[in-house]
Amino acid sequence: MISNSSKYAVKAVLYLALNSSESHKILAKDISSPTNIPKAYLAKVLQELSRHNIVSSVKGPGGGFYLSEDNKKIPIMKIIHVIDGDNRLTSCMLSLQECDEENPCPMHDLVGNTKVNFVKNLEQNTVEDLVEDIREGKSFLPL
Amino acid sequence: MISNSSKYAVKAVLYLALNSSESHKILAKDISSPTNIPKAYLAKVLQELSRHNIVSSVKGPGGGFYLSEDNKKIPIMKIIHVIDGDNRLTSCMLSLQECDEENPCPMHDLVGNTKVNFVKNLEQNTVEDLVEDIREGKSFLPL
DNA sequence: CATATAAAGGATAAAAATGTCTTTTAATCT
DNA sequence: AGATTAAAAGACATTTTTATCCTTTATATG
Ligand code: FES
Ligand code: FES
Repeated sequence: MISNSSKYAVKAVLYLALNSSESHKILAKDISSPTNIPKAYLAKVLQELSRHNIVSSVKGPGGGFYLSEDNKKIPIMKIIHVIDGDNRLTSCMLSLQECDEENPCPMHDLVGNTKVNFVKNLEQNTVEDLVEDIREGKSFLPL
Repeated sequence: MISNSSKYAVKAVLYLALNSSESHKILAKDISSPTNIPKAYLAKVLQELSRHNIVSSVKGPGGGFYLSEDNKKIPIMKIIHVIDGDNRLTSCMLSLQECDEENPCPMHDLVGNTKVNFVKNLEQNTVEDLVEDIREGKSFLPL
């Protein structure tokens, strides 16, 4: 569905959204521990996210990672897109060139519009939206 | 979502369902060509499917692979299960131990019931069912 | 300016998935 | 029985994903 790296990315971004601010930056290693993501690997993922302006970072003493207000408005889809590329989620289950209603493969109807809905949800929901759910106790960020 | 190997497996099984019978077996290489699956790799996949009685096979001259009537009644889920194991599809998007409504991770609701529905469809639809769709022109087996 | 801090970047390693090749086993046919 | 056919099995190669380590660059502070 989505790669391990994308899972790491989403978890890290949500952790930052919940626990950091521009005035309270967090070190890579301090995200690694509570989220159970290998430190060095997470650093790479954060690097990539930072390069694409999905998370904010500052080097040096007092530095670290955080989410700007703009960062929090980013749709979850963009995180996955940056890490996994753009056709991992939308591609056909049986590797047809295009996955659409006009030329469905035999498995297309088994997935139904579910895949399309999922992608739509990923595009419409921002980091902020998911954080709100967590704050309201509707969902839980796994450790 | 599902592995490449599973895609190969489903494609090969459907190809067999459409083109083979106990009296007309098909060689691995003759499935490989029309389905664009690497010959040697497909042989391995078929081997595994045969070991789990998902496809039937006979060695020697006049031998090959085919689907028995029983084979055709197998749910698609079983094919994926044999190749990918049982928790690739049902596992949590953020690697929580359990994926359920009681303790949803922040992404759980974005997937919604789509994943559950998909798995249900995979369990309820047999090889035969998908073949019927193809025969009726409702779907197309990709080459 | 010197030093410490922390991310960025590059190089490498380990594991898993994918793909290929060769040998063995079972079945058929002469 | 001997030869041929085709899957089963095992060994090996490549690629991708995941993970670790080391060096460099940027920033802050004394
Ligand atoms: S066409 Fe294959 S999943 Fe849509
Ligand atoms: S709990 Fe994470 S996807 Fe269901």
